Amino acid sequence: MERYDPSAIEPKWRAWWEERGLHHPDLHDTARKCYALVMFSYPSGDRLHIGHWYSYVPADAWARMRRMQGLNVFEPVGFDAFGLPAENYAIKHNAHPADFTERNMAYMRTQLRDMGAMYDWAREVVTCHPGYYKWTQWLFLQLFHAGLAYRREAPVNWCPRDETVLANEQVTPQGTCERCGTPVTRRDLTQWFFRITEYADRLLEGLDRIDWPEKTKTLQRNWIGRSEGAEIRFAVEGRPELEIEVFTTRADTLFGATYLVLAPEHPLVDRITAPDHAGAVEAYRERARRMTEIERTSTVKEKTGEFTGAHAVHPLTGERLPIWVADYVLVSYGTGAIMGVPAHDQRDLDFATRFGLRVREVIEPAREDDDGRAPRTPSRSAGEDDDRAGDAHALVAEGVLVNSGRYDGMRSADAAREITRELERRGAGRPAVKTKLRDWLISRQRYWGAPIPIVHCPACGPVAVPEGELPVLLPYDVDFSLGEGGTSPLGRSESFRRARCPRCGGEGERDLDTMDTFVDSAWYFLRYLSPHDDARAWDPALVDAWCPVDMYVGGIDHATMHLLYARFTIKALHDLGHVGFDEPFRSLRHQGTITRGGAKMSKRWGNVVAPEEYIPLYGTDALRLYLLFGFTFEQGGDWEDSGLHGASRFLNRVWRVYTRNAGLWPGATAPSEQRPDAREPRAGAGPRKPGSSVGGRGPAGPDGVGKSAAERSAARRELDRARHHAILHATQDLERFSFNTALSRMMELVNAVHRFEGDPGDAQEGAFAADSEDGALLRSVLEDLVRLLAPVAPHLAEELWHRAGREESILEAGWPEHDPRILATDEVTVVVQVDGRVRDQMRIPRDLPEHEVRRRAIDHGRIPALLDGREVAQVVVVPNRLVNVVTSGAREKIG
RNA sequence: GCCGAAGUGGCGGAACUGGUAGACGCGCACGACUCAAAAUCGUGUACCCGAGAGGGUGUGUGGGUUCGACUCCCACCUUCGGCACCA
Repeated sequence: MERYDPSAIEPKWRAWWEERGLHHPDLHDTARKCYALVMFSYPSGDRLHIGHWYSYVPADAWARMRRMQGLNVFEPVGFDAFGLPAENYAIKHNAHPADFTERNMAYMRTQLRDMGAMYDWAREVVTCHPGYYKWTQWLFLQLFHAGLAYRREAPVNWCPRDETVLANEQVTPQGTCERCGTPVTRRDLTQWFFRITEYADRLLEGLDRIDWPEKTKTLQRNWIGRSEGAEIRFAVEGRPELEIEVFTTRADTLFGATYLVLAPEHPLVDRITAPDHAGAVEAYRERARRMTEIERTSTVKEKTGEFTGAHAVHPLTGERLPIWVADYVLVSYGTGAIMGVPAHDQRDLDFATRFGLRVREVIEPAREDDDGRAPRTPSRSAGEDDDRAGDAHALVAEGVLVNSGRYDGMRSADAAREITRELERRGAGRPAVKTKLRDWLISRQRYWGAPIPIVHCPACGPVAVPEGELPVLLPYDVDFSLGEGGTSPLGRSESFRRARCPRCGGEGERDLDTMDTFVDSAWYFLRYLSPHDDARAWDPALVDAWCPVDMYVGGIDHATMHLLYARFTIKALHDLGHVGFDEPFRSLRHQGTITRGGAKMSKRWGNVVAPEEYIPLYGTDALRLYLLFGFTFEQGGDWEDSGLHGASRFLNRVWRVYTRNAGLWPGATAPSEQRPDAREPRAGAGPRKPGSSVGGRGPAGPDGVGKSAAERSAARRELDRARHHAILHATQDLERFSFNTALSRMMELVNAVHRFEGDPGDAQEGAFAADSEDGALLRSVLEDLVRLLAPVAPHLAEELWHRAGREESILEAGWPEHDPRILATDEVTVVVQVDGRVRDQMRIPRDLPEHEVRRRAIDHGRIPALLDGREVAQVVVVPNRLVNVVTSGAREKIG
């Protein structure tokens, strides 16, 4: 029998698909559109390994099933080609990032083609090509004109020796420069931001409307970090013109505030600090300024700070509260100032303990016994907690107020509301909402990115480059190496730097930074639909017809970056009238990680699984099958060569069952013989005559292998049932990305076919005549099987489909449908238990009335004997599944 | 520290809204074919007792709810991931 040889089959069908243009959907046919997207690759130097396949193959399998279900599937591909790794590589190897990137993409394209996915290569997008980044710049300008892009000072990591900006990745965990070991400092540069914070509430709200993993939504919610609370204003003693505004989520603890803290960068620090404290405070601020983010957060344990010498006035009690400066308060969150409530905040307690500040308890734990009404008197005895070892703990939980004047006895939530209301009446506070989310800093002091299309004019300020002058081309010939002073490599190109102001025509300077690559990837899925359009960023009609993306597949590592930025970008574009939808990705799925030897694959560990090593041995289809069957999609797992073996073995089984039954398709010839350009057929693959068996060994009688007519008929019923069972479950499972169980259903079907064929000695070489009842059934079951398998092993499926005499691609063959009538068998097996123990099974008509099931169960088999005269206390009936007879003695027995 | 996910045979992993735990596959054992091996096909395979029929125990640990719990509730242990002074 002809051997299964993937290396002969797979390239042939890929070429055929390409030739027939099967993977280029008509984008104007939008009635049954399906946009299947994967996170595009990053050509940074690492070739695609099996980890990439693990994301792309399942996505493609899903898309293929959708296609066969009759949807018009668009499955594009492209490259996220700008970015730091390419630039670093180029610096290290004295190459150019553009050349390096092109080389990598060329290699990765062949890798991606080997995968046999339905990629529409005609619509490839590459973010580093001027035809693309022109429109990234256009996008920037839309946000700029709408006031959603703005400039302000922000710190960067600065290496004083190399005189250059460092990305976070270039700073070691010790806070030194990765290249020269010099301690990194912070430096403030004026940089561009996108106002993502303005969309915080809408980004939260939108999560409720999309089919994303809960885990991912939670990550985004936490990242946005919305808190409701109050802003409270404190007067500064002796300085009626000054006020310090703090943010708190616990206005109920206001009476417990014993001091205030300003962040070192807070603008009021200079103005309130008493002259005799100015030196110390300034020194403290200087120290904080020099510290990198990493240092500042690595000293988590010990709190530091400095007293300003000034005092604030408590808005309700009029008490004097000392004002401190400390770096445990962040300028970037809230108002950059807090009220210190040591009794009810652990950080404040640590700080107060360190500096000997007062601690005042104002919250008692609520008691359970009174329903809604708080206890009148505090009940905790003094000194109860005095002997606690180690660090003191603050009572952070909500409770009931004490030591809070007329708010005593009130519950936290009510008190917070009442106190805020009172402050508002006095003009000293108001309810407020804060988020952890910061505006999106998009300036990069890097070469390999899209230039920011702005000219800085001494007279007019930052001015947009007119749309007609886009793209602002990234100059090729630039010294982008580190060092040599200055901030951005583009500043070293005189011709790039100099520009006329678009507004006044005067001498200006281009913005020398490039954009964060997340800007490139925030909109690429819009460009896929019209990648060659020079006149506009995208075709609004196409985009509105095809978006949002129906299924997006990629790693969860982008949960709070790419996935958030893309959502923001689309919402902004929606508000500006550029797109008609405001969520980019309707459904989202994350693949797990494939490890090897328990470790994440990386070049450094030398444990990368390279697909091209395995394809010559097992074929692409086996690799696809293993990835889909060997793991749980969202979990991933450890790579095992033996698993690939097993996958290959299954494909061989399918191959053999088909080829030995080739006689079921009279007149069909192997496709290798239909096509003159195909490879030489292997020995033994000659044309078959109708009804003849290839090996001529088995009997080819109308009723198959030596069984009675009744037995054959029962066997047919069983096979048919197995078929419809497999179709139903495999389809459901593929739809919900449960590829491993979908495949197990297909394997069960192959097993059922084997059983149907009977004694392998006889069935070996096609025992069924094409015109027999058995043969007809087997033929149609095998055709359904190969269609189910098509998303997983597309090459093999295509080959077998054509061997069955089909001219069209299996993609056009339609998806098999199950017949519910065949699955709804007239009888069901019901488990019979007595007191929770399985005692018997019985076959009964489906959907028998409950009282009848009950009666039969009690009378059934050994059950009467087991009851042994005991009274039946209860009978539980689970329709079509189980009956449990509970006797009156059961409870006592257990007790 | 906070948030999230997960602990099931020798292994990868199944089990829909509580209803025969271990589907499907890998591995292993035995058998068939073979001079032999590979490949292929068949049978078995959670653990313990038993020749067998059968019985008992089992989904990280300890409790609970239920006729019935991998599934729900409480407490704890372990692993992985995210955030990390966010007031």
